[in-house]
Amino acid sequence: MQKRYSDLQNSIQISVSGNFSLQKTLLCGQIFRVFETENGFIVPLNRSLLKLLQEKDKIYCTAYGKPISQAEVKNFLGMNDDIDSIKEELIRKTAKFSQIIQYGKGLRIMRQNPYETTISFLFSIRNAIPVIRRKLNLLSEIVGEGIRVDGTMYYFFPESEALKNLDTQSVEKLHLGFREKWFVDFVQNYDETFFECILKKSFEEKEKNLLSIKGVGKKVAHCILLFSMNELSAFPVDVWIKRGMYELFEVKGSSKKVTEIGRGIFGNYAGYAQEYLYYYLRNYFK
DNA sequence: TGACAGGAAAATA
DNA sequence: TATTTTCCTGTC
Repeated sequence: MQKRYSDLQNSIQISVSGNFSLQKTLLCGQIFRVFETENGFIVPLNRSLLKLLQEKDKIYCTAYGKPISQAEVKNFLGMNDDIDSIKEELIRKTAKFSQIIQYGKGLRIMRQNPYETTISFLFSIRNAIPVIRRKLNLLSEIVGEGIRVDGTMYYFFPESEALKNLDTQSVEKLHLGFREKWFVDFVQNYDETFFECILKKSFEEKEKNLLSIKGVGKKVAHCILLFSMNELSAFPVDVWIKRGMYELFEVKGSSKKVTEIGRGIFGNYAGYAQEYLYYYLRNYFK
């Protein structure tokens, strides 16, 4: 008898040096669908479900569903980035940044699925993180493909094929408001191959292609570029970054403008600067 | 219960 | 081209 994916599981161990934090990486706001349990985080990744746990310098990963390699997990969690030279370069560009980087020690930029990331950040427009999370989970539950782990059902994020066939009633359950027309247009007109096609293009070409999606503006485009398209110089500017760039670096102007200024200041790793700054702004003053 | 949070696109100057 | 207005749900 052929084994079904839902019956499979494989375990991986990864050694990390002191500059990787699973907690910060998963909870800093770059990814929405993360579930905290007593024995680690559950994170859906394509057709797999990862159970992740960090103990000091060891990452323990059990993948349920489609088997996954150590290399895929490392790529997903941004472990291949040369974080020491990235930090060095950012501090060299702006000495003022060293405290902010120190505070976010261990934080990495993940490499998520671009199709899922696009829908996630379409949902994020004028919405708070808990609301976005709930709507993405509801969408995944409605489509209903998932696996039971430790007695709880967890659902994969739907693929384009399933979302193309989503009925109107299900869409309405999401209460997307003015975002609904953008979501519907996206699932009707785009699929995973769109992202595969633009992945090898230049930064400017990728940005241009993303901006042609209805509802995707500069901020959302840069989130997609940074969190799922391997573009570490992307610099998404939301209200937090806009405030922070003004208060800490006296940078003012529209969000679009601040994106360009931020990229100019921080260079190739502006995306890391943005994530460290965002983490600092949202957590340090609590 | 009304003030507030949160980006894109259309409207306006 | 730059600024202002409109769109909608959810929380406190």
